Amino acid sequence: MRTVTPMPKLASNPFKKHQHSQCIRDALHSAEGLCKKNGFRLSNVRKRVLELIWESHQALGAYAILEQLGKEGVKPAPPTVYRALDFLLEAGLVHRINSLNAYIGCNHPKDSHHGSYFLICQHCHIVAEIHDKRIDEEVASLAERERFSISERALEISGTCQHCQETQHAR
Amino acid sequence: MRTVTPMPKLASNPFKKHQHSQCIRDALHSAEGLCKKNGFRLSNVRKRVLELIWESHQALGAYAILEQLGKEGVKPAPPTVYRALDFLLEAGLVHRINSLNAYIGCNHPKDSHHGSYFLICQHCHIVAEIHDKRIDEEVASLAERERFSISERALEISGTCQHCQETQHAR
DNA sequence: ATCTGTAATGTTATAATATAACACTTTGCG
DNA sequence: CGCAAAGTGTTATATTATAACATTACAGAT
Ligand SMILES: [Zn+2]
Ligand SMILES: [Zn+2]
Ligand SMILES: [Zn+2]
Ligand SMILES: [Zn+2]
Repeated sequence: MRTVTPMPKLASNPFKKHQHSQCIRDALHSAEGLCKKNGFRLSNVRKRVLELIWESHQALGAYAILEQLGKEGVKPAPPTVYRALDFLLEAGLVHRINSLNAYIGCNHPKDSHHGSYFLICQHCHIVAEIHDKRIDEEVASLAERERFSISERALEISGTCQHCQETQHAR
Repeated sequence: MRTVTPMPKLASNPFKKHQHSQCIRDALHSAEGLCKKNGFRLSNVRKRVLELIWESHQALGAYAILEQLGKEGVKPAPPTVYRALDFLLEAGLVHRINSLNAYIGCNHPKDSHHGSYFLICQHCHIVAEIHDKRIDEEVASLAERERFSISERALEISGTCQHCQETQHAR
């Protein structure tokens, strides 16, 4: 197919200019691989929802997805989208950004995350998924001190990205 | 005036048995102090909402608050509660738990938080606000590496508290 | 190729959470 | 008191999400 990339998945920084069509291709390709491997069924709806989410690095709401699907044919009812989202969340292909009620594509769907953390620019609305072992460790140690057994964690950091700082969109 | 009080506010661990009426008293008292100091108006509605939120260490939804207010007199419309919540959030007297769409009292409303982090027990639904300088630092350093200017942060850790682990409510 | 059970999707209705817009009331202050 | 600002009431509606049940598509067995 395509040239074999040297680094299997070093996600590009979504705040910086980059060849985004490559993000989309990678995401779709790795989603297909993961589904095949685990016996998940990546149906048309599910795949299309994933594609829509990956069209940008901005988090996309369920009803925005619905809207888009509507423009491409018959507009489905909300459960269709929410079911696709549930599947994608379960499969680890997307993340929900709780502070936005919206969804973004996971940038490393193969790894089982310990923790993934999000930088959310309030100006351009781009969301970057970050992995940070040291935060993982501090969180684990915090939980251990409190004898708390972790099942999920979500760190959402809102602010202004470098690009928006430079272009004075920041106030 | 320094270090006259032994420890002005060492919040008790909400997962452990404790004299909760003391939590409520402390919270209300310190809310009044803070409002007086900053010229905020702690009206009846606002105060009552804060009390309701402090009735337990479980996060309370806006409509649950509404329900409670209804039992105590005339049931107000949603905006009344949301406005009170907005005020309390602004004043730093409560926090919103995004993963639950619900609200809990802040356990140290005087300090300006750098970060506060939440342990959320999925069994007893108690939420504990935690402060951790080392996580603060890691988050700050992460943001610096990415040249990201932080305005808000929310870390929500879900799982099982010690008490619920011991009493086999955990599965 | 047909059958068959499960998974996926369609459909309708409704729940749960949150806000907009405008009217009215209270409060602090000159 | 009289005024302006802040707070609250009221009505309507927006936004996000799920329940319940009918129908269809799909993979594996015969
Ligand atoms: Zn990209
Ligand atoms: Zn930005
Ligand atoms: Zn308590
Ligand atoms: Zn518990």
